[in-house]
Amino acid sequence: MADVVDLILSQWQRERPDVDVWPMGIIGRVSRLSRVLDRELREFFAAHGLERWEFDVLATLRRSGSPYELTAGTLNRAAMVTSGAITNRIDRLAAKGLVERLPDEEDRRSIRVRLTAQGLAKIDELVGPHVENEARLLAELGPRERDQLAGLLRGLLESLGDTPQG
Amino acid sequence: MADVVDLILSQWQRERPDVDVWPMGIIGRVSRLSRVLDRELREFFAAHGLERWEFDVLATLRRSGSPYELTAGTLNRAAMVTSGAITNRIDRLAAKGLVERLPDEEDRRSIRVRLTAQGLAKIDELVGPHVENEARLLAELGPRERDQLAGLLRGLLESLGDTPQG
DNA sequence: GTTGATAATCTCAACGTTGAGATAACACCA
DNA sequence: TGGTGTTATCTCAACGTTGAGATTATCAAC
Repeated sequence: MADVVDLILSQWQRERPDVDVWPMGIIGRVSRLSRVLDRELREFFAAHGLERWEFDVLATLRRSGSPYELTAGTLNRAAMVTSGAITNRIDRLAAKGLVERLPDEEDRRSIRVRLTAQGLAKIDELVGPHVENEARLLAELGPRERDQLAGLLRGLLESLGDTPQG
Repeated sequence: MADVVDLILSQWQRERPDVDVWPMGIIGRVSRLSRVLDRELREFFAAHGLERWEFDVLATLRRSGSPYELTAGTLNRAAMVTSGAITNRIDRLAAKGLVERLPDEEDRRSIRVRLTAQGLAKIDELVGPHVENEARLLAELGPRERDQLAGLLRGLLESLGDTPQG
C-alpha cells in the first residue's frame, strides 16, 4: 500500500530526519494527481476531437445558462490563465465555429463570447460521457469517501481564497 | 461555506439536471487546488532566486542520498515531463553551477547528474523553509484531516497506477 | 466637459514544453 | 561476429502561455 509520494517521504525521512515533511504528503499528491488526471482527460477529449481547454471554455459558457454568453474577462478568470491566452483561445474556438464574438452593449470595452448552435450541440453531447469518464477515474472511492474528499478539498480551497466573490 | 466549485456544480445542476456531475466536485477541486498551490509555491521560490522546477530537480537529487546523483532518465520520470524538457533543465542547472553532468561508467548511453557542493548547500538550506511554507498553506487542516486527506489521495493515485514500480 | 484613474481586450516578443526524429550504446540470439 | 530490437539522451521545429505594453472605454470628481 504505497504510492510514489510514500517513497519520497521515506527518502526525506532518511536524509533529513530533522525536517518533518508531512505537507509534501498532501501538496505532492495533489500536484501529481492533477497531472495524472490531466493526461487521462486529455486522452478522452482527443478521442472526441477536442482539447481540454476547448471543453473547459465551452462548458463554462454552457453552464452559465441561456443565452450562453460571457465576457472575455469572465472566461479569463474561470480558466485561470492570462488575458493573452484567452484572446488566443477565443480566436481558435471562433475559427472552428464553436463560439462567436459579439459587442457588449453595456460596456464597449468588453466583448461577449457566445456559444454557437454548433458549440452548444457539441458541449451538450459531451458532458455526459465526460462525467462518466471522470467517474471511471474515481471508481476507487466509495460514496462516503467521495464526500469526505470533496469536503476536505473545499475547505482548503476556501482557506486559500478560491471563492466565488474573490 | 462555498468555494468556486460549489458554484460550478450548482450551475450544472440547474442547466443539466439529467447529468450527475459529482465527479467534478473532486477532479475540479484537485485541478484548481493544484494551480493555486503552484502559484503560491512559485512566489516562495522566486523570493529565493529559484524556479519551482529547479527546486524539484535539486530536491530529487538530494533525497536520493549520497552521492546525490541520478541519471537523466530517472529525473525525467520523477519530474513527469518529456525528455526534451529534462535535457533543457539539466543544461540550465549546470550553467548555474548547481549540478554537473558525469559519464555513467556502467552504461555509456546514460549520463549521471550530480549535485555540486553549491547545489547541495542550496537545497539543504531551502528544504526547511519550503516545508514551513507548505505547512502554512495547509494550516486550515487539523492533524486528523491531514491524515484523512493524504490517505484518500494516496488511494486514488495507487488506483491510477502512480506507484514506485510503475 | 475635462481630467485622471481604473478597467477590458488585444498585441507581441520571449520563453519553455512537447513530441518526433537522430544518434549512440546495450542486450540477446543465431 | 553479425543482426535485430530496445533504451538513453540530445536536437529542433512547432506550439501555447506569459506578461508587459498599447489601445480604447468607463467612471468619479471637479
